[in-house]
Amino acid sequence: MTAPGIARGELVAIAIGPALDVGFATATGSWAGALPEVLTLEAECRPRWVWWSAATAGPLVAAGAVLATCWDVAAVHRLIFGGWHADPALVWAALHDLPTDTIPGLGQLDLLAPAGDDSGDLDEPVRPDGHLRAEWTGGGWSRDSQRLQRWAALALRVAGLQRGRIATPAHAAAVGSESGAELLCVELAHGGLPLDRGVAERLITPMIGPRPATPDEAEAQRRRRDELVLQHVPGREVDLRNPAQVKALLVGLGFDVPDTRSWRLEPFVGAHPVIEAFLAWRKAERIATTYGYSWLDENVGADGRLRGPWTGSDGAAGRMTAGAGLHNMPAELRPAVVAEPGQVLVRADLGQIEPRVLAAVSGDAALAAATLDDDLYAPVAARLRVERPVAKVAVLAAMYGQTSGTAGEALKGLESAYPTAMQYLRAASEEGRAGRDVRTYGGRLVRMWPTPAGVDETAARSLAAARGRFARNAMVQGAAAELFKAWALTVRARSGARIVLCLHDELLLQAPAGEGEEVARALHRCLDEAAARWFRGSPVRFVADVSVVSRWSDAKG
DNA sequence: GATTTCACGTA
DNA sequence: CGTACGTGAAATCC
Repeated sequence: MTAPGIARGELVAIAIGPALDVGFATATGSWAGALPEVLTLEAECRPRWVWWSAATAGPLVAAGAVLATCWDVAAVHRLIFGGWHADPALVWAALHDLPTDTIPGLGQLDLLAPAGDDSGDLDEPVRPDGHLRAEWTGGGWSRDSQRLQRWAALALRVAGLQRGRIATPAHAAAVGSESGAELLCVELAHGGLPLDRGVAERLITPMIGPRPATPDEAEAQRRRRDELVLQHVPGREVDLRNPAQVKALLVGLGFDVPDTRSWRLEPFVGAHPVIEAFLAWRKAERIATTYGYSWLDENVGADGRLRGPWTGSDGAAGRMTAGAGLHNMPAELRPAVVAEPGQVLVRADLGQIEPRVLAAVSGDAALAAATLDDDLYAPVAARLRVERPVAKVAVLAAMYGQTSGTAGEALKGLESAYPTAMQYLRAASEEGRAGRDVRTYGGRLVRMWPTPAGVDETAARSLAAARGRFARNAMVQGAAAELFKAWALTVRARSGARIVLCLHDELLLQAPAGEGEEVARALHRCLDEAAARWFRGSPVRFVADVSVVSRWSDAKG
């Protein structure tokens, strides 16, 4: 069978084997093909690609494919059922209401299992007991062309079952964003972030010294850094890398500190010269160990791109995460993120995203009215009759579940001014406290954890409180992540620029130098479009701050 | 050798 | 008694 007439947006499932042979499946049949056929179909028909996980997209992205839309079975599973694990056996079991503890495994662990894989037809992926066969899920799906087609057809069937679990239009939209985010992650991991290695090294050198040529030289540098601190406490043998020893030293000097965290030591700067020297040492040590020459060597390619692994949704509220320091690079190193020759960087971040999202998902008309202002906290402060900083702290405290601190009076003001939003937060918190799972606006199930049996009442109370804060925060942070993904994917679809970094509420794109301003305008348009699709008819206004620069650090924010 | 603790960077 | 993540060094647990 060759490619039949495929409609735009029609579900077409694919599975790709180790030799990059492709099994295709649609509702009407399956066929064997190769990677170029995927590119052709994309160009001619633009189907919605279905796959078990974004790993399938790897070879396609590497081959230069830019695919418009997809249905990522694993991503949709994480959305509907929560948690992080989303391998085919688990996805299948969840959709068929089968117990997960009877999922067959491969190898020794399964020796004791009854009704093993040997029963029935090995070429049939579904076992008599309803589970997927371990021989298939363990890699047997790619054994030959027939199986690839079968595996693709199974993914298509699973996508259909998942579709049946979609409860609202918002959930349906999230299915698209979550799937697309996984594809974007593959592209981000492949493309990398432009980073000027020379600039990075020139930033690092003054902090930790020149690149050591030998291990001995590295050791000598370490000792020199240590000596800058130890000279203030002559005669003391202290391993600065051992917090317990540092604490003992400080206690011996009369500083009664419970731990050696920087923010705890900061008040004592000036009381003893060793404090300031140690804090400076900590900063340098962080650069040396985590963001030093070895970090550059291991993560920056010969093409000057910093590459790390990306995940489309973390285990909690569903934000995107990245490794290799992409999400926690110290601000001091940001000047090294530079547009390549003939290109510019376009940076955009969502302004006050969490309170705006709260206004939308809670349906609080008064808070929604406040979002019409560029600065949401200004009308909130006016309404509460407090200074702006007080209003801001109060709103953040309400969203994060803070109970200590000085936000008390203003919090009461929020209760009467924005009762619907506050009730939404309280309801989430109560669900969490009770140990009940919560579901975000986009339909992500956020699982709670039980209080272990046998803990005393104090511990149980603090666990419940922690769950309450977690649930309350997840409802806001999770919905914000959903809007952010919708925005990023709209930008990906509408703008010619390439996304090089996603940072929770911030997008960084690289575009040809002459197109920067057009991309900047597109970012604003895409936000309106994404927000309208994310929450149809919501009166809430979202705003983005956009700048066209050549280095990341030149953008304000 | 794997897991936990401490610490700190980002949002 | 704000949340989440990733990372690395040392301590701790097998």
